[in-house]
Amino acid sequence: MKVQCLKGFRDYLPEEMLQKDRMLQSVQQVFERHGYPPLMTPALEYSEILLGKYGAEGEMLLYRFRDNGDRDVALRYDLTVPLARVLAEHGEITMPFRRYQIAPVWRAEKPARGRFREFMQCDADLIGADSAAADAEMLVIGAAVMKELGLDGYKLRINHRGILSALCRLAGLGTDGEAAFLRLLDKLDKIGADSFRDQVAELPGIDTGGVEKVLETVLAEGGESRQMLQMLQQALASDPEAQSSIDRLTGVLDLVEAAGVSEFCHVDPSIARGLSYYTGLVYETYLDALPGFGSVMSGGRYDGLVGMFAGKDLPAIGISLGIDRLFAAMKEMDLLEQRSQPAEVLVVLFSTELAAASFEVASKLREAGISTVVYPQEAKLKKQLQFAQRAGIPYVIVIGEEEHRQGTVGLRSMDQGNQQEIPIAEAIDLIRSALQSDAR
RNA sequence: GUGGGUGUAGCUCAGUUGGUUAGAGCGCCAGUUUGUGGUAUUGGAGGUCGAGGGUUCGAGCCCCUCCUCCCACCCCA
Repeated sequence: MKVQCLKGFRDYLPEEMLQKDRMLQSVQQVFERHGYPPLMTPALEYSEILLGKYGAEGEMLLYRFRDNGDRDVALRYDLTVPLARVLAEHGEITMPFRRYQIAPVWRAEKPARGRFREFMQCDADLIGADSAAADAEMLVIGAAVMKELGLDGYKLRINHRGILSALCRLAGLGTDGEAAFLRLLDKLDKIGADSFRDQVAELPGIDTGGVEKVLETVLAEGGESRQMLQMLQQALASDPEAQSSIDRLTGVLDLVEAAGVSEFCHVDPSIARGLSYYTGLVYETYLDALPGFGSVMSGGRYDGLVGMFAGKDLPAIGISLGIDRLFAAMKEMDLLEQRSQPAEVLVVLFSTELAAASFEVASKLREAGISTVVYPQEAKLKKQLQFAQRAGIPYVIVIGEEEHRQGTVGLRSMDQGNQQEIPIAEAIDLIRSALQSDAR
């Protein structure tokens, strides 16, 4: 037997898990600060719930199988479709409805750098409102999450499906050529304009003059959001459907500006998004330092998705953060705090006879809210101190025969290397105030 | 999924044109110090050389298959 975990899956050892947990807590905090309560759904869904939502390519990536009761089931591919199912299944939910969900999803893709087959998504969604305010709220939350994580080198690239459709029409394409055209448009900055022209020319019904207009707009110098919208306005002036999309993006920009996060938001007409259920605003987030890592946070408006279950459409928009990818990115950028233990204090276990004294002191420390471990067996002091040092535990309480007789403890600071013999109550006060000033 | 690379101790890597018992640094364990960490010093454990076949008197090294990880394409969190 070869002992290893599945390709594309990974273990998080305690040190990493501690770091990832801190990130998750930040995300959760931001979501709740914006008024989003949590939701939990099962990992498995009936296959028919998930089928037909992600396009042909997405569907191939489902982990699908028959369970022991011969039900056709699949692991969830994202958190959005299960949310749509919940909304359709529970009629008692009232609108507008907000919720966040932090949970693993599974995609049978080929693993690569920053890409896993099992990964955590952190989603926030707002259902029941089709407005610039709802759209902008997502971007505001996204920016708040990044800020909470200590990241400011990133770009939220935003676009609108209506603009994409209009660009396709401009290029002379109907709905059938749309997917192929958008895929190329999405890759434009990678393949270059010439290659784009060559490949696009093979699409049936393509209008080369229109393609030039598209290129002219998309490749416009400056790239400032308002300017970009003006360019689009001119290029798509004769397309009434495009106008409402442009107006919407303008409204979103106004609100994002008011919220003070416009510096991160950039209108980018080449952002396409693969998932087939998006209908309005779409966005992806790229880290300036690691553009090749792919999008770390993205989402969009999906007004038709809930209707596929409920029978009537419900406007909806959401944002999804890939915490595992972001974790891997932050690790590469060396932005993660290192610490292998949550404990602040190690209480030495001097001898079997004095174990009770150690337990007594440890309980007092914990009651005072200080994370404490007792060394789990008899060992040389040297070894116990070495353990504390390696684990990054900043304080050690020594209780030997001397201390026990005198009713004191030895409080040792691992950083400073000094030790004082004082009563336990005093030690607790000292540790507590030292930890508080560290936290500041 | 396609193409290219890669795989030797827990980690980073040496290993000469195939030739006896496969090495280093770091880490780990233990002693020097039977009440005190980081330094120093001494010793020790740990590898079916990714897996399985083949060529050869002989394979870590050559050939085939599979697997892993990395890079590009594709797609995305």
